[in-house]
Amino acid sequence: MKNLYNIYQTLYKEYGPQGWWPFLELKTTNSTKKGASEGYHILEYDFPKNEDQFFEIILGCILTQNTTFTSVVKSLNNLKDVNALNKKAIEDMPIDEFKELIRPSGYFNQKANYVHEFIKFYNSLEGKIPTRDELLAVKGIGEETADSILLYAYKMPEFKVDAYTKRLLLELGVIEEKTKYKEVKKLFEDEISSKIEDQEELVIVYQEYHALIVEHGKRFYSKKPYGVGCFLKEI
DNA sequence: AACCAGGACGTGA
DNA sequence: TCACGTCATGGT
Repeated sequence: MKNLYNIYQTLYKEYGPQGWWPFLELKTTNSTKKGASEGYHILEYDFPKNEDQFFEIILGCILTQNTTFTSVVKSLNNLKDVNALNKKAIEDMPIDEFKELIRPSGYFNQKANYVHEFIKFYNSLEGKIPTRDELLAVKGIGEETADSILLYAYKMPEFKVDAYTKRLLLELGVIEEKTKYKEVKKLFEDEISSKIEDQEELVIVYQEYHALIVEHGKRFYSKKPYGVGCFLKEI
């Protein structure tokens, strides 16, 4: 009860493995999870498998800021339709053209610049894995996006906290309204890392846990009053 | 018609 | 540090 690892196990038992990060039109045999895209890869954790998939995650992380992923999928499809779902094509494309393609996911002026900022930063890394602080220094990458990129694109053990996560913990009485992002993140990381020492397994659990919270959040924490019917409150 | 979505930045206190 | 306005499209 109020044990964050317990909550993970309960959600996992209820919803099963989620197969994040979803890719556009990933044709695996087990991408049957219902959702905005069919690109879930249930129980496959060797993603991203190439640089194009890596950048698809990056684009998703930035475009999904304060937006539904179904809107992001429209933008990604627009890019794919003109063979621009990759770093080089975006670099070579006039930014105004890029803005039009990503218009469906909102804030397209800002986000277009954010994507370019990340690409500049990425090129400067020359293959090195960035630190969280280095990512945070890039314009357009805040705490949640940084953790998203590290967890799903770089497969680093960084727990991602989002609006659903805070609403859930607030409803369960674990945190307060004013609890800061880093404190919430630390609650999860301290609890889970104390039970799982293997780093690769830790990444998998962090990836699944966040995805499970989103799945649960969509059902019980998307409209007020939050938490109606949430079975985690019974535990 | 208001409200929210897998947030982040700039500004002024 | 923090509270608040701004960014924008799309679904319910």
